[in-house]
Amino acid sequence: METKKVSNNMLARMPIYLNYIKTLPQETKNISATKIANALGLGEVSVRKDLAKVSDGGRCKLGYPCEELIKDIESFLGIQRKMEAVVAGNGEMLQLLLSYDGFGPSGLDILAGFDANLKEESVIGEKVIYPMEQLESFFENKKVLIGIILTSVGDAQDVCDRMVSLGVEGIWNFTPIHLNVPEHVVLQNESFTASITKLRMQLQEKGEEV
Amino acid sequence: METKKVSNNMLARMPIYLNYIKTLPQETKNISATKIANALGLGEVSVRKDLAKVSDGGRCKLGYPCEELIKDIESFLGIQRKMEAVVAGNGEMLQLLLSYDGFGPSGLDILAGFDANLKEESVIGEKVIYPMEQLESFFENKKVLIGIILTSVGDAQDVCDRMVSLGVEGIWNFTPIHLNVPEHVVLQNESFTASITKLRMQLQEKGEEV
DNA sequence: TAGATTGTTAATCGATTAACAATC
DNA sequence: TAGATTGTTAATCGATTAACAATC
Repeated sequence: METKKVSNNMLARMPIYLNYIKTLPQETKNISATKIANALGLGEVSVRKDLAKVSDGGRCKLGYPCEELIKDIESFLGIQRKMEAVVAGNGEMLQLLLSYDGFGPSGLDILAGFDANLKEESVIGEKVIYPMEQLESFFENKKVLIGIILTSVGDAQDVCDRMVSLGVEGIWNFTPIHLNVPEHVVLQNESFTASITKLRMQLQEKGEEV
Repeated sequence: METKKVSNNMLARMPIYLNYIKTLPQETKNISATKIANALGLGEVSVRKDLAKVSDGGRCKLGYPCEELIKDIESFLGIQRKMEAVVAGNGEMLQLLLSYDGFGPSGLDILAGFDANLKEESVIGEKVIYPMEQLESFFENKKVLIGIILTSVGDAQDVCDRMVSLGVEGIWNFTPIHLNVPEHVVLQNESFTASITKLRMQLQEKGEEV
């Protein structure tokens, strides 16, 4: 399957499809875009286009074979190919991504956490959190593809710079500031504030006092 | 300031502006859209339009008075008006939002956490996590506007239903499944998988093996 | 054949970008 | 006046939606 340009919205819909199809009863062999759209309250055409982009298993009258569709979506999401990552953050925040795997397969393989407030190693579940000073030594014998920034606003750029100079190819930024990264590094920003604001605005629209 | 239609991207940019302006040296009294755009690597026109939507303090030749702009953005984001919320989740996941305030003012006032795996109350920082059974009794004497779903995929719809019937007006969903909510309830989905996939795709585009 | 479904092509909608007029 | 900046109006771009042709 070729990599074509896809919208953020489509990316967000994909895992929803995947989870929905997985919850279908075993005896369901095929599923159509129409049925998925109705079940999930989405536009029929959107769903059909999305599926067409990731799978060519669609048959007239039948829809898509569930098994094949699951495989195709998973392959599109690339969750088989692990991406090594480390998280830098403060205290409890760290544990978010250290335990994210519980949600479902994301393809992210979080190797360790780093905490500036920590003086000695600590273990959360199966993951180790190191003091931030050990960031450099940790990278010495490992390839780490992605750095996740969960630090305070003040520490974010510094930690980002260190990770970049240690060779990460991508930065996943959870802080609400702009990070400067070199051209060759991919930056993905996550904005909780934007989500909360969106929620608030929709509440206001329906006349809620917020 | 009237509430106009705004894009998700604009919502995501707002907190970035806010944090940037706050880091300016004290003696900077005015800031222009041009300067912000250059500093943050954004399009000049986008920034100007964004600012025009939230503030009318713009002056030709000068730009915006920093203090006023900060106030206007904060007012747009609504961070003074707290929205009461509870989080339902499993184990460590919960702590994400229980400690989110450290990131910056979000306007979200998280009253408590609820964990299905917990048998008795536990305290994280200043927040209490209760066993999930106590959800109903907790709502008895409190108005809770927003329910945050950080549960496992399997528990999500059930917890969502309970929160809705207890009267929340909005659901902030971190699980990768479609939640059914009544028309009058606002649903905001957060998709980590989509973000990770986007990151992965951009890495692939630049020829990274992922 | 009729009906359900796919996939494609055209139309609509909305957001971003570009061009420009207005102002201090 | 010239220049920096704002704000507005028009053009472009991309995504979603609608309409339709193709297939089993």
